[in-house]
Amino acid sequence: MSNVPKISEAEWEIMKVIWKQSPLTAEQIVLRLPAGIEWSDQTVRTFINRLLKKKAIGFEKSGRSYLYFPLLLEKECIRAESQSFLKRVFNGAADIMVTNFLEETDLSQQEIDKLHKLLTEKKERKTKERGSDEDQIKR
Amino acid sequence: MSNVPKISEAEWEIMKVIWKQSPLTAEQIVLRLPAGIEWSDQTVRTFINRLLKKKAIGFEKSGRSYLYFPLLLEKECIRAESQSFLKRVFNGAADIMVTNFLEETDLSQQEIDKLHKLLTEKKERKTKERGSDEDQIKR
DNA sequence: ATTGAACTATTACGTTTGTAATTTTTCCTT
DNA sequence: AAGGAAAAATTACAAACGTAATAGTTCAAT
Repeated sequence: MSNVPKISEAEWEIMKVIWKQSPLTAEQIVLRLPAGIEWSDQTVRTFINRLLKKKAIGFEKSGRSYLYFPLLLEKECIRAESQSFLKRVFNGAADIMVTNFLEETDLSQQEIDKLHKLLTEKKERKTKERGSDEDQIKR
Repeated sequence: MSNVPKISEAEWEIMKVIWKQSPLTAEQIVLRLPAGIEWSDQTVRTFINRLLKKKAIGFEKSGRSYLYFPLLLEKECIRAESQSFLKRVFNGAADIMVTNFLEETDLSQQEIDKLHKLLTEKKERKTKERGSDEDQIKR
């Protein structure tokens, strides 16, 4: 399951706008693109059309224009993209990937704390759920 | 700095082989590709040539064939690819990305422990280094 | 009913990528 | 020296992508 089509880099920008809020007209999408992105209207409309073709978004008519909305969940797309990245770069090893990120990225005190707490919880949950069918490997 | 050229998905497979061990002949590269990848020799050689053109790898002659070796550090490529992924999917927010991964991925007890420890250390280091020029934000 | 602005749809075009086939070069063997 | 196998270099070609321009359609105002 989870038949997520390939979303290109440019298309991701459109999707992010639509996920944040929808439905939106093409014009509104153009306006909400982050500063720094300088695409012509036509370019944006091309990306919108490709996303329609991929069934990543849908639309409903409203006056002379269309209102676009997502057909894919952000979660699913993030998952797909993450898996692809993980596989390509880290051969699928999530722990190595996270380790690498933690080592390479300068996180703030608060961010570190939050992640630390999250892991503490995950640790406990895991310890609890480890009933009898799982032995741990030493070292 | 760090002018890392764009490495495509297929090219990444070649690079990973070469990073693991080098120098290698084209034939050896073909042999070392992970099972599951079924590319013809010619296809692999095409990718090798593209990597040469991108200056991602170099070669030295050896008899009738070439021995290829990396010109880019794995670290740098991983960093570039990670940044690109981070920006595209998470707008650059590394903490959200890591959080997401921790929530979505089922890590083993050991992996969790290791990450937890890593964060504990990072926490301490940060606490120590926070001398006077940094105030923390409450909440 | 007509027209024009605003939208959408279609077409364009160069580059990158996946996937090879074909051509050329080169050394090793006879 | 010649010939052939193997390697490299060049060429091929369709799909995806980035980036638009142009053509077609439609509602809204005259």
